[in-house]
Amino acid sequence: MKSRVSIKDIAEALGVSTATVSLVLSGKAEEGRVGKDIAEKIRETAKSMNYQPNGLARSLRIGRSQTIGLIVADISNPFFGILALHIQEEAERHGYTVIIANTSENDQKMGKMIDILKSRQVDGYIIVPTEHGDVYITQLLETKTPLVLVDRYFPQLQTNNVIVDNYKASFDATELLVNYGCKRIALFIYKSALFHMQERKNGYCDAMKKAGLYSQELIYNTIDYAHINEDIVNGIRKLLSETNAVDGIFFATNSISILGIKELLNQKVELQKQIKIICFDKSDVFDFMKNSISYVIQPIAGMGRTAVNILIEQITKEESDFDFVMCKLSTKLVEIENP
Amino acid sequence: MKSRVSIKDIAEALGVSTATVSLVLSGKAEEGRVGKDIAEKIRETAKSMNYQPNGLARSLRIGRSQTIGLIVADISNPFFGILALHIQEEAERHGYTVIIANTSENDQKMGKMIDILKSRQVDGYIIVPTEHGDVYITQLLETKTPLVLVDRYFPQLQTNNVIVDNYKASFDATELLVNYGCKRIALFIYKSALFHMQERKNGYCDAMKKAGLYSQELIYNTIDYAHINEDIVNGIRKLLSETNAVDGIFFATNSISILGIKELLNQKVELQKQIKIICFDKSDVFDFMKNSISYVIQPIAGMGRTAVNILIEQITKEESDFDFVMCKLSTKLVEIENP
DNA sequence: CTGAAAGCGCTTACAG
DNA sequence: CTGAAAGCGCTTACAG
Repeated sequence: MKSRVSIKDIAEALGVSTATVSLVLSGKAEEGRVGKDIAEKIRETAKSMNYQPNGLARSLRIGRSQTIGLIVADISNPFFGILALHIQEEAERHGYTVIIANTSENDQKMGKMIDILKSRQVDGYIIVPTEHGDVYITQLLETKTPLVLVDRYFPQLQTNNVIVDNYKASFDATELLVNYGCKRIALFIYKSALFHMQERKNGYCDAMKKAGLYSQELIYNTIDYAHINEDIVNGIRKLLSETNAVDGIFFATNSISILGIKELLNQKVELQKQIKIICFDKSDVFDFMKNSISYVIQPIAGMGRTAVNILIEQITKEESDFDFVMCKLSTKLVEIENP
Repeated sequence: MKSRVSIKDIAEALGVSTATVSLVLSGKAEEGRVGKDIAEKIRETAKSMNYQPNGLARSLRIGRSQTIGLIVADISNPFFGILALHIQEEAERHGYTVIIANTSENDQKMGKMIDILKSRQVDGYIIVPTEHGDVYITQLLETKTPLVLVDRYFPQLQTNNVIVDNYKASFDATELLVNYGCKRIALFIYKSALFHMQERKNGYCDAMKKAGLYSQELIYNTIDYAHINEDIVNGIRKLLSETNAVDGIFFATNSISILGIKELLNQKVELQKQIKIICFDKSDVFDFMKNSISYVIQPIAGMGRTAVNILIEQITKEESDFDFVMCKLSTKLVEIENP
């Protein structure tokens, strides 16, 4: 029940060769390659027979599928949803299709997804890697598979990367709270070896040290993606029970922000009065609170578009040796009106 | 730079035929079809040569791509993001891959996306259709292409549908506000001919009529997806300027809810005191407001899984004649504590 | 200006 | 138990 009619059917109907039909229909029949009248007739017949090209056959023949594999942690997370939307639209502009896969931050699942996409013959990958996903990335690199890492990367690997300046963003964010006069600023961050998380932590630490406010106990870095909710609830409760009261919190990701703020409100904390807040990533949620919230905003659309362009560049490049691109985009600090 | 090694390479390396290799590797070599020792050797060699099957070639040969085309309005909208996640995971469980496409509620784009997916030889479609997308659906139906409509459907078309009982959900939601004692309950809803929107409107209207509260002027149905923000802002302002004050609002979709509530807060309306609110769909946002909000929750995961199962059922069915399935799931009304 | 033919990497009757 | 061969629907040298 598929696109029944093939190039052969058209060729037979018109008494010409499939080569001629193919040439005309793929627009390669310029410069007198095919007679004008016959070309016209082929186009007419294709339309009237409702011809639909079979991309699979074409891909098999030319050795490219015009398909990009996109691997993210969780497509239902707005950050990745927005990223996926822009990647897809940019890919479409270039005639590429995108297959999306989720890892749920699970390393094995990332490996499995790469295999699935490989068997679908994707031309290249855009990947938000999992914590120990570097082994799979290394394997792809060995076979010179075009790929771009987004949002996160592995400093020890030579890859194309599209990221933001996580260190600077965190440093500035922390410093904002310092400037507001906060003395005990806590950090809520995933327990993760991922480099971008380390960078966010380092940015926070350096800003705290610079202000002479650094203290190990202010760092809540035991949050695990698998049970994020309880980890954050427990963290906030512990934080509120400290005798030496915390007066500022930097939430290092959007999911941590949302759950953290939820629990703070649960505990009847007066945000921005009792504890000042700053978050990595914007959330719809911020617009709906009594006291609004400052945040670091990432150029998600730009990240997506850039990743696609770098990838396609590499896919279509003749040489198998190319220079890897490290694209570091800058974030913006959005301040609330009356801190 | 792709999966270089093919079945032929393995066959040559071992001095057997490609048929034998194919049979062994696809697990169809049971019951003495292939000698145990040779089968074992083939598997070993495949592994050591790092053989990766070419799914394109397989699909072309067997006439099925094991791929589902998913068409939604906007993958960055959490409703569709969650839907996509569950569709994908269920598809993966069955060995299917999903290609996602966005329409931005644009009819032409929907047609274009169907064409792109068709050329990728998807085995079937799961579609959240656009307002006038019925023409494209009709075309697919004519060629007996397996498809399932989700979230929305066209009552005049015979299709597989996975939806919720929009009429009942809206009726119940409106009645909740009636029971709270609201006398002038407004409806905010898209200007759309889509049947599910009409159902939501009808549910509201009937509940209002039953309570003797119906009035045409309470219906704000001029919101256009293309400029949703200004339409809602204007609607809320108009509503607040009425001399005969509104004391309840039913927001008929999640995007309308979020923007509507935002503007109400902007205008310093005391939610739940001055105006009681009920929304179609849950949003993270609701947890973060001074006064929480009642809402209608849809079984998104179930909708996604059901759609996949119906579709695969139809794809794999031998006969080309099947009965269309209308799957109507029920919603749940989540009430706030102290209205 | 046009056609015959090979081949992309598989699977599957068919023959032995 | 195994192999030779056709064919899925394209594209692309090659020959005329």
